[in-house]
Amino acid sequence: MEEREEKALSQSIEDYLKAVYEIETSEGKVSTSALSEKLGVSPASVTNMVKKLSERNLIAHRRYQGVALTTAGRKIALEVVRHHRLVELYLKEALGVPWDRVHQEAEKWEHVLSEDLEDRMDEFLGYPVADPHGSPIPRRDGTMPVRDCSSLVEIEPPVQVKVVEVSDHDPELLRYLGGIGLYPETEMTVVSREPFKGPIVVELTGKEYSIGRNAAEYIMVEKAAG
Amino acid sequence: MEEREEKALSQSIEDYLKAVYEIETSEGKVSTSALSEKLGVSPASVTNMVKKLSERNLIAHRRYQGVALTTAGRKIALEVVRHHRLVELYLKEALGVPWDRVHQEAEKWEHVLSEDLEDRMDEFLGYPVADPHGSPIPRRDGTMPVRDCSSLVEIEPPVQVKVVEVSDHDPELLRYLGGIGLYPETEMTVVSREPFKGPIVVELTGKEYSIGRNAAEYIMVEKAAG
DNA sequence: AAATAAATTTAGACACGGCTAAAATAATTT
DNA sequence: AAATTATTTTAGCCGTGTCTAAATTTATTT
Repeated sequence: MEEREEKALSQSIEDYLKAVYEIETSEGKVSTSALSEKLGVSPASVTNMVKKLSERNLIAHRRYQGVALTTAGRKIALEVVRHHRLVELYLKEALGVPWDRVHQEAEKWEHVLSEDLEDRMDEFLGYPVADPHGSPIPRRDGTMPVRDCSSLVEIEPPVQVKVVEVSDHDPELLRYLGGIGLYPETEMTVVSREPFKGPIVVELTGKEYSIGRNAAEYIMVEKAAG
Repeated sequence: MEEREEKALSQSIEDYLKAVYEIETSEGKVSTSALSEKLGVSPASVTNMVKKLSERNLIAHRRYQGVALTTAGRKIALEVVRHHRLVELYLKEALGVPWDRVHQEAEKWEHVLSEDLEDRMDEFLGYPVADPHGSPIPRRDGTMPVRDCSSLVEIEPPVQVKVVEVSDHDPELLRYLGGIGLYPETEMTVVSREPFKGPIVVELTGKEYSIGRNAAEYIMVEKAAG
């Protein structure tokens, strides 16, 4: 008598679960205020929704402590993230949308993508493993490709590196990086790291560029030919 | 001091306006019950929403009489229809979705398509004038291509005709017609129309097929080479 | 350790878009 | 013309997801 109906989750719920997943990934702990910030709603609204999600066993909540995905919640979050990242890549590859705009569009598309279309896009794209910013695309089975990379700010120059991922949170940054030809898979040399929180100097396509620490935080690289 | 903000309309509102447009087109008059039927909500809910839409000047409403789009409402309805039909064709052409399934997917996509992506799809498709079922795609300026066609049931055999449009309301019918190779643009001969509301017999690709009056109602044709 | 500040939760309200049951109006029979 | 039936509207309710203001808990100063 197992009831395994496909629950149709609201867009809001999907957004919350994705946000929890993303904060969990980048910060470890997921506070009410972090969610409030990320989702652009008041802290009180977050508490409210958190209560509902935790009644549905999608997240675990300890009062005043914070929140964590359950197995069921993580599964859904990863599906949404998969949709998001597949759509981002699809928009770029199939429709030529510039990489600083795909995120915004995908925020809407991720909620209306059927499994059938997900599969068609996946096939069209040749079963990709990363989106246009280099973020890994969760697999259909809910697993994540594992990678070994570190932030550009942690790199000891001089050394040759390959760009793995660039945060998509700031379109302005993406336009700048695109302008100098810095994308995932780009190889470059880390020339120096200026003292007193100065910029990181990198060399690519024969030119040198200074990248501020802020920006460098958001650029993940791995040792080249490693 | 003209305020021309892009109002973000809810999905519900878009659905109502589209439904009014479609019923207006096919029936002329738009009753509460027709909307209720088409949208799958109770008549009371329709009345409720109608009040809101008419306060917003998107439709005109005369109590107990019915509803009609205003100019502003028609503009929005046509934008939604344009999105819907462009998406239908895009899904078929770019992702190979069979024509009996594009409608269902487009119902969701139509609400999340940005103007930028609309333009990109339009370009990809070569500025098409009709969707996979032959329904005309409204132009960007809100005008509709005009056509001259009639229902298959009204045709006096024998005569050579070209299929213009097939109603997308029943996936089952679409699968059947696809199975016998009957699509928009297909040319065929209307062989006979059997008496006593009997079927219409047509000939295409060398074979004869009997098409019931019901189904034939939903097939629009024009005289071949006309 | 007490006082202050910051984060979180509770309480109560609201807009949206749906519902049912009952009342009002229009259309159709008899 | 009166009675019946069908359609539409009103009235009142509910769930979702948001908000603000006030209360509570935790963290940080002094």
